[in-house]
Order: sequence, then C-alpha cells, then structure tokens
Amino acid sequence: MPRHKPLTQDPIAEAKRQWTANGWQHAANGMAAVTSVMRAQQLMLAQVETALRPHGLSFARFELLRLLGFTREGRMPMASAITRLQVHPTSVTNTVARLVRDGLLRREAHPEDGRAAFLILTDEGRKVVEQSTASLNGVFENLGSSVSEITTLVGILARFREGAGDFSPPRPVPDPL
Amino acid sequence: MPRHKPLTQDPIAEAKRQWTANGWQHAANGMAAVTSVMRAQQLMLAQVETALRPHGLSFARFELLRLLGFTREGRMPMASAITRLQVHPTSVTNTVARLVRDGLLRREAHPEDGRAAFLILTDEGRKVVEQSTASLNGVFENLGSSVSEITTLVGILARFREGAGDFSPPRPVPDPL
DNA sequence: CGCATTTCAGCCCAACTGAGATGC
DNA sequence: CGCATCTCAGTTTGGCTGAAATGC
Repeated sequence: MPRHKPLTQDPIAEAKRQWTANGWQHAANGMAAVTSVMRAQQLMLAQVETALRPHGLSFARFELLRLLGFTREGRMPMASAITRLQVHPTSVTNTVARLVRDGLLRREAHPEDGRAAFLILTDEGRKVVEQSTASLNGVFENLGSSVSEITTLVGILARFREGAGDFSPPRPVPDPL
Repeated sequence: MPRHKPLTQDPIAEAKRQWTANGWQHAANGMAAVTSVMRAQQLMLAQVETALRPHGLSFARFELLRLLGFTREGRMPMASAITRLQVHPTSVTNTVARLVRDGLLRREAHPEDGRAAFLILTDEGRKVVEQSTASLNGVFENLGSSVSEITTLVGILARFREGAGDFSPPRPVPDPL
C-alpha cells in the first residue's frame, strides 16, 4: 500500500470551497459527493486488496469465486456470472482465465447449449474462497463507521444506483388491486 | 460505455442476504457498504468519463488541470500536486507527461530547488479546464439524489476517510486553554 | 438468416516497484 | 553524507473495442 503524506485538512472540503467561490454553487454538492465516493473507494479497495493479497486474489477474482461459492454445487453458467457481476464479457473471460491458471476454477461445456460455458469451482477454489472471505470479513467488521451510518450510506447509494439504472426495484410494496 | 443487462433486483441486497444466511451477520453491513461504494464509484466514473471524453481528458488528468486552474498564475510545484492529489509520484509524472504531450501543461525548473519541477498551465490548458469543468458540473448537478441525501453521504464518507487516516481534522473546536 | 455466447488480439489507462539521476 | 525530488523502465491489472468462431 502506498504511504501518502497526511493532509492537515480535508481536500474535498477545500475543493468544495473553491467550487463555491467560483460561482458553481449548484454543482458543489455533487462534486463533493462524487469526489468523496471516488476517494472512499480507493481507501476501501486498498484495505480489501491488502486482505486478499495473501490469498493470491484481486477483488474482481474474489467476487467471481464468491459467487460460485454461493451456489449449491459450485457451478454456474458464464452468462449468469456476467449478468450478476455487471461487467463486460471479455473482463469475465479474462478473470476466469487467471483463476483457471491458478487452479481455482474449471471451465466446462454447457450440456445443452454448445455456445455456453459452465464455470466450476475446484476443491482448491472452494478452500480459497472460504479462507479469503474470512479475511475480508475482518475488513468489513472494522470500517470505523457506526452501524447507523453504514445503513444510511447503503440506503442512499442504493437509491443512487437505482436512479442510475443499475437495477429495477423489487416492488417492495406489491401493486394494490 | 458498456451496456449491461438490467438486473431485476439489487445485487447488493441479495449479497447481504447470503452473507447473513452464512452466519456472517457482523460483516454483512460492512460488506454492503464496501460493495455499494465500489459500484457507485463505477457508475459515477462512467458518467464523469463520458462528460470528459469530448475534451480529451480522463478524470485523473482533469483533477490535475483543475488544481492548476485554481492557482492565481496557473502554476504549482510538482510536490504540491502530489500531496494534494494523494497519488503516487510516478503516477503524477505519467499524468503530466500526457498533458504536456497534449499541450495543456508545461514543465519548468524550480527557480530555487534544482530537484523540483514546476507545472504550468498553458493557454490551451486553461481553456480546456474551464470547458471541461462546465461539462462536469452538468453531471454533478444531476446525480439524481436529493441535497439532503448528498450532504449526509458526504458527511459519512468524510468521517470514514478521516478514520482511515486520509487527513487530520482541522480541529473545528480549538483547544480550550 | 439473425441472434446469442464467448473468445481472442490488441489497446489504453492507472498504479505500482525498483533503480537511478540530480541536487539540497 | 543522508535525504528529498523526480524520472524512467518495466510489470500488472482492469476495462474496453472490434472481429471472429460457434451454435441456437
């Protein structure tokens, strides 16, 4: 992890001040939000990658393994993984190739659809995913934010993601009539 | 921009359910927070990069130009940029090289310290930073979240960043005595 | 035939590491 | 001398595009 010179004040608060001073008041809040999310992501990713490095995984690789690990038999069609992870098909091909190279995953032909591929966790892969999940949970349990802050954060970002077209709501209130 | 298959429900809510079902209740909230921030960052970055592409800038390049644009004379020592942007020195060298190549920035020797470099905005660079800021502000003004949500989000993430050692607080309440 | 699934080659960017040049 | 500043070469990664192979 890179060690940066600690700043004596919040650079985002400073940027917001400058945005306002330049007459961009209407954009200042949004700028602060976007910059905050970018920076928080960097910090979180650094912690996550530190926890995963001993297991030989990146976060992208972990996410795919974790998905497989949640299925009953440790197998899933490629297409499902692509949809669920919301990434580009070639990125998944790439991620899978590395996991196969490391012996954590196997690729098999789909029994019915000759175009499709099945991803299958190896025994080693199953072991790694459980161990790395345990390491990651240590990070997740120590973010330094309160439960109520975290709940609020997740809610706000869920509404943002939905507004950005990330998913359709599950209609928590079923249609009356 | 990649076009993904829209999901019919929130994948993070689903992941949280699985975390809980596996007995990791204490980590489920943190997992949701980290995953939410990661995904929101992807969505925001995609919008930001779409707005910047016509100007020939990435977000990293924009941030450096914007920093320069806020100084009186459009000039700043390399070291200040490194500290303020909180990135690796070689990354700044790289970013600067691209901006110089594109004629938006000039590099000059520091008058007093022979080791140090000065970064100087060119006329073209100044024009580009103002135009691209205007484009970005369009994104910032239309995130789809309310002002109160954004304010809450920024506050929670500021506390997280501070806790993660990103900066030291400006001591809003000066020490009594 | 059109369409879906997946891969491949190749590109770009960001971020890093390690080494070294230069000057305080 | 040690240290700071910065650059360079090279690696890794992820994410993308365009093209193609294969099969529905």
